[in-house]
Amino acid sequence: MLTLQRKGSEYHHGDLKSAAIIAGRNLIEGGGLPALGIRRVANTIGVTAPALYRHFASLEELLVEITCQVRQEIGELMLERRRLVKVPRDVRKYELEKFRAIGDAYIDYADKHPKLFEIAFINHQEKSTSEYNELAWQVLNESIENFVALGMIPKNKRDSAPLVAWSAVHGVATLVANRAVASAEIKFFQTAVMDGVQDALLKK
Amino acid sequence: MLTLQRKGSEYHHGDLKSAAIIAGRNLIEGGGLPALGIRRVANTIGVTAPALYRHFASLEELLVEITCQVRQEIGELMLERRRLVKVPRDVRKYELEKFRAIGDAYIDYADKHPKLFEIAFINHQEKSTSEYNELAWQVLNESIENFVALGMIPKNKRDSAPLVAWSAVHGVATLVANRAVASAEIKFFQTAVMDGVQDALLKK
DNA sequence: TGTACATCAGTGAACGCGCGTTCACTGATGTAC
DNA sequence: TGTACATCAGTGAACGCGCGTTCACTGATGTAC
Repeated sequence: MLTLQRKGSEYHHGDLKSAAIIAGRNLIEGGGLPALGIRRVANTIGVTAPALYRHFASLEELLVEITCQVRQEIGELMLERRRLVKVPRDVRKYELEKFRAIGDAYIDYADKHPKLFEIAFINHQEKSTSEYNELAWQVLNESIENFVALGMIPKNKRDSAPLVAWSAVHGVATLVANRAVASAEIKFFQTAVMDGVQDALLKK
Repeated sequence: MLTLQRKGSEYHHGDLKSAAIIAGRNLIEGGGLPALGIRRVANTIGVTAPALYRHFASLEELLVEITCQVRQEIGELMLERRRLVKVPRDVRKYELEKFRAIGDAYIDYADKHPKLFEIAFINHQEKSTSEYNELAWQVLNESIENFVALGMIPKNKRDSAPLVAWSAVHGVATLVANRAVASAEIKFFQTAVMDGVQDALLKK
């Protein structure tokens, strides 16, 4: 997890910025966006509120920094899980397993950090579509491209494939994050949807 | 749309409760959940804040009333669209078209009322899974049951079918509501995902 | 039909609170000589 | 190595604000006789 280095000093904190981001994340994990606040973060760290303005221009800026971090983490978790997939003989099977691994990672993140996952997807008046989820979106597209290269996806589905996969997995993830699915059912749900995505995209 | 009847009186409003709910909805549509507030609602209607406490025990109660309304509306829009489907000769085709109609309705609602759609799915410490979206969930399940009755869904997919369909459609809807999809692309996106759901569920 | 009165649905003032942000300040740090 | 001083990163008090909610009240409504 994230750590921060404190210097010995009593007066100077040493790494207030990192500490603030961590505290902010914790507040959000506990009570969602409304729980995030300059004063609350300051109290949590044990520092006065104005001190934070040495490191962030505004509350908004702190929020943006946190959401960027979260988006990055989601992408990185996907990469990590994909790396863990053992290489089987069959190239197609390998590709399939990597695909499932990244989908599962996305959903797992939503399950473990529901509130952070939620705030990662509220728009901050820039960006549209895909780029806004940069890394995760990119990783997904790699998978799709590999399927195409291996001739596993019919031509007429090339364009829609990433959207279909993304929305199905994103759908599960948000439902899981909202706790709309009982935790006992998550695994079954997840498997069912990933199976469904496979059925929808791939040639039989 | 929703209307309210005012009585002639200056002092007594006549239908404050309905007016408050409408005003609350508008505030949310404009600025999301944070824009909802007792004082704001009161100002919008042209009434003092305490007046609202004759009709709602708290802000929370007003919110709950709004979210219930929204969930109901989503379900009703689905029913309405399903009713509009013309009856073709082929029973299976009919069933398919009704299925697409209800999915499209769900997504359309999210597109037209993104903020209301969002707040409909935050949990108010009760309910789990399906029942919490009662009507919409029920309508979806009718479709699936009909597919099963017509032998269009393979046995091994019976249990997972509603979850798969729901999460895919819900995924599109949230992405659309978050404006993560450019409005020009929505139609294509929507069609692609509905095609995907069909591929995933139905026997070829 | 007219009056007395209970009930209902508002008002206006006030409560305490926590918020984001600003300001002039001060203590600590580190660099130049 | 020791001192002078600029720079940096905090403090503490204060700002104005809008919030949800309470309270004692008052104006309007409608019912009983």
